[in-house]
Amino acid sequence: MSKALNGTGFVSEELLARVVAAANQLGYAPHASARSLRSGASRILGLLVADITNPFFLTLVDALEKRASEAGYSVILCNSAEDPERERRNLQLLLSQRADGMILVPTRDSWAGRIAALTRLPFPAILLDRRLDGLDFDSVTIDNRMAGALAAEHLHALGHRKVAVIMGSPEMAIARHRLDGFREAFARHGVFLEESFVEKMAFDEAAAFRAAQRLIARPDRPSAIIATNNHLALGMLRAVADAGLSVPRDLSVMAIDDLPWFDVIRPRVSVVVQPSEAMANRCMETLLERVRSANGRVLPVEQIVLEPSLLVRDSTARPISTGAT
Amino acid sequence: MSKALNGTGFVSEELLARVVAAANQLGYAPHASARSLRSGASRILGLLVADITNPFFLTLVDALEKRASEAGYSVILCNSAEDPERERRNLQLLLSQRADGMILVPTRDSWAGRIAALTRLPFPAILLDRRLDGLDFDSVTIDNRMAGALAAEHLHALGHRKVAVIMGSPEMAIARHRLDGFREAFARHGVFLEESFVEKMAFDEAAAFRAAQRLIARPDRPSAIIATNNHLALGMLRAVADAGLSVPRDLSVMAIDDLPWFDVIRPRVSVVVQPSEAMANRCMETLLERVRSANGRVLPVEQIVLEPSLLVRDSTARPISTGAT
DNA sequence: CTGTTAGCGCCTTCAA
DNA sequence: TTGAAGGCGCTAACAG
Repeated sequence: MSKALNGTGFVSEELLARVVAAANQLGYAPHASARSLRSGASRILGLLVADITNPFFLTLVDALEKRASEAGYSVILCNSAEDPERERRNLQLLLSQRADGMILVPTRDSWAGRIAALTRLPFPAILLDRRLDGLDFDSVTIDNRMAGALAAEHLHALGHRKVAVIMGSPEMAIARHRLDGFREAFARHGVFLEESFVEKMAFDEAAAFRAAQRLIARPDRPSAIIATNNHLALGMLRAVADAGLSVPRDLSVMAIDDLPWFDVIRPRVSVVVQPSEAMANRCMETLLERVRSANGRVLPVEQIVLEPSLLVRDSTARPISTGAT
Repeated sequence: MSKALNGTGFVSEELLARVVAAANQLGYAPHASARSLRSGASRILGLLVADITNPFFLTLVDALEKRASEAGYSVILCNSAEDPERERRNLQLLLSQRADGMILVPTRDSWAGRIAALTRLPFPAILLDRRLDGLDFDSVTIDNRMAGALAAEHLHALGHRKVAVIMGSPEMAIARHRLDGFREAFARHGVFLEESFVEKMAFDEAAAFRAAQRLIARPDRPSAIIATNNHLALGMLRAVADAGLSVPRDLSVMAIDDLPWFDVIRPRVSVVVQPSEAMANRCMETLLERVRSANGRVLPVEQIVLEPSLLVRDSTARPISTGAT
């Protein structure tokens, strides 16, 4: 009897005991599908992540899953592996499962009609880490300009004037903002970035590797290189190691995004850290608020922006000769 | 009309077209719960992982999720974070969701009645990576003795005779088997492991760090150290780096389990690799076989054991002086 | 306080 | 070839 198990309605001690005993005896577990069909709520949250093998996203997923289960929701984890087609299918799946809400880290390449499909969602959704143009959803992101600026201020303070950036396409808002912040911070000190030091087409580790090799081989080698995300940092570090350069004596390096092994290797890598735990918490908090007040989107859209921070370790130091400009 | 959408039964062109059009128009998505209630199959697979932040498990999860979605199943990912209580709750969840099958990487500490609960499962389940005593389930594991032996053969061939092992408790089958394999391989060459060189109580990175420090500080320092999993490798590497030792000149190190950054750092770390992709594939294959032939457990139990392999990089070399014994 | 009932959306069966 | 009906397990509403 549902009243007994769910604690709704009034049931005598004795009956309750009998029901519970029988339930245990039979190994009874409530049928979630039937419940969902009847009640209209699935108590399932969708987690649609662009790439779960990215350690940064994994940290988010881990924290998100924890929070969700604490709140009594289960999570269907969908990994798009940066493939738009998989993302589309995964969205369809969550639609079918009648998820109560969704957290979306969108893929970089989008499919036709994505915005349209997202605006018509029958459940609340929130964007995490990456915002989408033309979609005024709740979102939790970091201040990417500030991330760039933090790195720039640190390098400038050390005396670096010839600095290089390894990044993906400036078409991507995140990369662009990080570069802008970096550039602007230097500019505020009267230092202007040499454009040929900005490697803009590093879309993956291999490309970052080649970009770093090019930078290292230049006669006017920069005194510091920054990689704008953890994938690119991997390629950069490999190139630096291959070249036999001594860090930070010959070259300072740093990255945006921390990685668990950045303080295991020597020299330990200086980074700009994203507050992943806080991002996950705020994100889940906000989503659950929407889910619980399921009376449509009466609440105003929230665009939560958190602040990254600088973590100085050993891979950055004063350049040997603070040459011209 | 279900016949039209599902392609069952016979429907005229024209009606079909009308139905499809209407479905698109309305943004119709079949209600998975209703379908599941009616058909008894949820097309959901449970993935109950001991610790998703372990990169090795993450690789498995990634491959499993891919395979499942290719086969038309969605995955509910449950992370136990090595907490037995969370594992118990997650199992309950999958029971409620009426999963069609489950892949289980069990936590190390188990809860009372776990074996009993697992034997009564109403759906097929398969163990991955870790087997459970007293449970004759299908399983996919690696030959852990062989993993130890591969490392031992490599170190012995290089001339190492005084080697140390950093491992968790020998109560855990995996750690014990790896040690056994390691010990036996050396023994076959007439070399017997010094027992005080076997650090057996390293349960986490911090403990491995201290264990490595102890080994390094000994006057009769070993010429090689092996860590039996990736967590422990982290602690070991940190201790070695802190001590300012030059690897592999002063000390050879290696690990069981590869990590994506083991070939980024210098020296690159020699390892024994587990065939994670193959493990995931065989695992999903076997489970789906069971799920599809849902006529109970008529198929014989399969215990699939895959072979690890040796990946020699730069962290192991001949010891400087091949001293006595 | 306790037992009964209707109906959630789907699919299978049967009738037209 | 098409329409109608029943029932999967649950919960909310209502009757005893």
